[in-house]
Amino acid sequence: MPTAAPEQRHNHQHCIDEALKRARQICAERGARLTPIREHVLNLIWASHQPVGAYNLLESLDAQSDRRSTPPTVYRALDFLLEQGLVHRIASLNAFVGCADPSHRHSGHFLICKHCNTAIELDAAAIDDAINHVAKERGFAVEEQCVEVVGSCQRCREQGGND
Amino acid sequence: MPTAAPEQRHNHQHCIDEALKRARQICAERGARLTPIREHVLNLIWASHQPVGAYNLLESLDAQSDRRSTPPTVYRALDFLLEQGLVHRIASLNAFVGCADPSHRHSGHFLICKHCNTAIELDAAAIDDAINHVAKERGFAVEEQCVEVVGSCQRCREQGGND
DNA sequence: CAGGGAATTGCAATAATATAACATAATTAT
DNA sequence: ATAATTATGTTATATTATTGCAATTCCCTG
Repeated sequence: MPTAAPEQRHNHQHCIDEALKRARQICAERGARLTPIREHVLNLIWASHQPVGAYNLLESLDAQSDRRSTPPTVYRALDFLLEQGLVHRIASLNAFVGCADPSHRHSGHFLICKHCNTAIELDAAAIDDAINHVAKERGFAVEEQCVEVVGSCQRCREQGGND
Repeated sequence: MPTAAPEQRHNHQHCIDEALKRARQICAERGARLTPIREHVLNLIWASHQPVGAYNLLESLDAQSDRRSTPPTVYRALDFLLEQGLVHRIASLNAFVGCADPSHRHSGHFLICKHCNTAIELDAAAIDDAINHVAKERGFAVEEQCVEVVGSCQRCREQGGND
């Protein structure tokens, strides 16, 4: 997986730059239009590795722009970014986070720390395999997976004592 | 797992009866109060194997009772049932479904058919293991898992042609 | 069985998340 | 250039969930 592990200290500006660069490239390849609004929202989402709610994005957008934005603005941008696989939705949080590897389409698997709220995207074939295997036994054809694991990340446990 | 596979034809009244019986027994053992409202909501949830939204439950409750119910009534009953592990919440659907095996606490893993909306609860150690293994590698302490797999169940695929 | 404390329910209001519908503007293709 | 498509603006509203407080019921203990 190309991204630095977010639970570690890291140069986050690098994450942002890379994410934006990849997004532009992918959209160019696909003939998808990464408009200023969409890019702005993507940028805001990549402000951290913590999933952000739509109305949070809306606030930021409002603060950073002269025009007043409304919910559809944000949700449409999010729809686009989701379609292009540039962000994932975290269903259990009603929030959105940047995709660690948008080069190929996939459902996101996440470890979500309840202390620092960081969402670590996994690229774990083992989980995928286990799910597909069980599904196959049941004759179930998998289309999308939603795997969201809540707990405590290493850093928070080391810092905050046991939990 | 004690329950019949919901994707098969089955005597659903049996599911309901068993679920209610188990719920009463579990609550009795724990000294938890399965009040009429709570039992009614549990009953409504078990009306099918399809996850039901809170406001749907509210409507049914209203229809079947002389008192007029309000959202807190339903949400409080749901909170209780969730705490007791008698129902699961399906985050990706904002809906609730009966727990197939409330005798021990667990996060639910579901296969959700997008045609018939049936949610099949899995008891797949393999998925659990895969998640815990990956989490351990990252030093992540798992507390809750949310695994919701969307696709097509066997019955629907057999009936509705390929999909 | 009376009284105090805790848990449950009733009720009104509102918060938080998301979408619908339709008008206007910008972009792309012909 | 013009038509068709796509994207955005705008208003309103739908859907899901919570807060706060009052009234009631239940349960424990004396």
